[in-house]
Amino acid sequence: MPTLTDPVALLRDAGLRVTRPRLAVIDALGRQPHADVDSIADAARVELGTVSTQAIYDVLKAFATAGLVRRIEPAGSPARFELRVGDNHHHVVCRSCGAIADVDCAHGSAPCLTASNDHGFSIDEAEVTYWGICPDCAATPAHESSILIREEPHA
Amino acid sequence: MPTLTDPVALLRDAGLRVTRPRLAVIDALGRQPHADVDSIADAARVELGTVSTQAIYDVLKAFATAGLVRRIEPAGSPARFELRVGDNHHHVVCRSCGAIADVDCAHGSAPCLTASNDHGFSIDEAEVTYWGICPDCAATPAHESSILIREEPHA
DNA sequence: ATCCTATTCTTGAATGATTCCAGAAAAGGT
DNA sequence: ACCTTTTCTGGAATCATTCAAGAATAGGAT
Repeated sequence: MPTLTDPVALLRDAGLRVTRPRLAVIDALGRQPHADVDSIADAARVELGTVSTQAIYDVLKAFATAGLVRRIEPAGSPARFELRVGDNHHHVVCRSCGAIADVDCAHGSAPCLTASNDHGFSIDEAEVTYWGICPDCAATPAHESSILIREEPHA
Repeated sequence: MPTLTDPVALLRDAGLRVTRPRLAVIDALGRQPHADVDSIADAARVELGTVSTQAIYDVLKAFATAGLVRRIEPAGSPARFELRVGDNHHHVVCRSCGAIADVDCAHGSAPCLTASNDHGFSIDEAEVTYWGICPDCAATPAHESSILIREEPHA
């Protein structure tokens, strides 16, 4: 049976046409949250045989515009996408391998939006990115799979 | 202008050689916080006549590694750099023009590092990005059609 | 069900930010 | 000053993303 929400209904409700690439992207995101474009394209190709990378970009852009997906761009990583949307959650990013996990807002929604001094900006979102090392990388003795190197002064 | 710390001493203390491009970059960052590489290069060229863009990249990388500057990468913008370092402050970014302003951590340093569920990650930094519209853009009469244009961030 | 038109997908090339490379120049300790 | 190490230059490469123009397709209307 359909996953969480019926993908077809999801698309129709958003006023988007139902196409195989789009369904494949939804499916890919369902099983791989925080995937980047390449991963999504790979997953889609398993399902569809072939899809152009541009089709994936187009689909993701359409989804993002329609509010179906959220695009996140941790420094040093290509853009990632996720289906969880509109629930004010945040992310932990591994400095070593780039892995991402969800973090619910610990303080509720309001405090997250409170800046000490907004400099006159009208703020509509507070995005929190936690940086650290994921369990896998912490457990790995050698650093063989360190693709992502990001120097940052330790706070 | 009497800079907070003597630039030459700043470099020496960091174990870095004192070169004209480096001093120019420090100067540029001093008067234009959150500048991107292009802006820094432009400012440096005013001072030095000519400098290669790569020299600027190298200088910034050396500074970042030495902990002299912090590199920030708001989604959709090229990397920005700032001299303020090690004081756990955050940023407001204008969705319209990309302007960036500093925001001191309202909760002190500890709560900022607290994630509701760290998924086993060992977290060493919490980076908060507030998104909104800067006063200038808010004041600008209806510019709905204006696409995101790369503009000089107003200091 | 078939046709029509807007929308989407394909291929291929362009762009922008950043990095890599090898040689030339310069900094600074001895 | 000399010499070694480090930095700077100019050019090309790389990666993610976007643009462009034609071909294919979805889905409402006939």
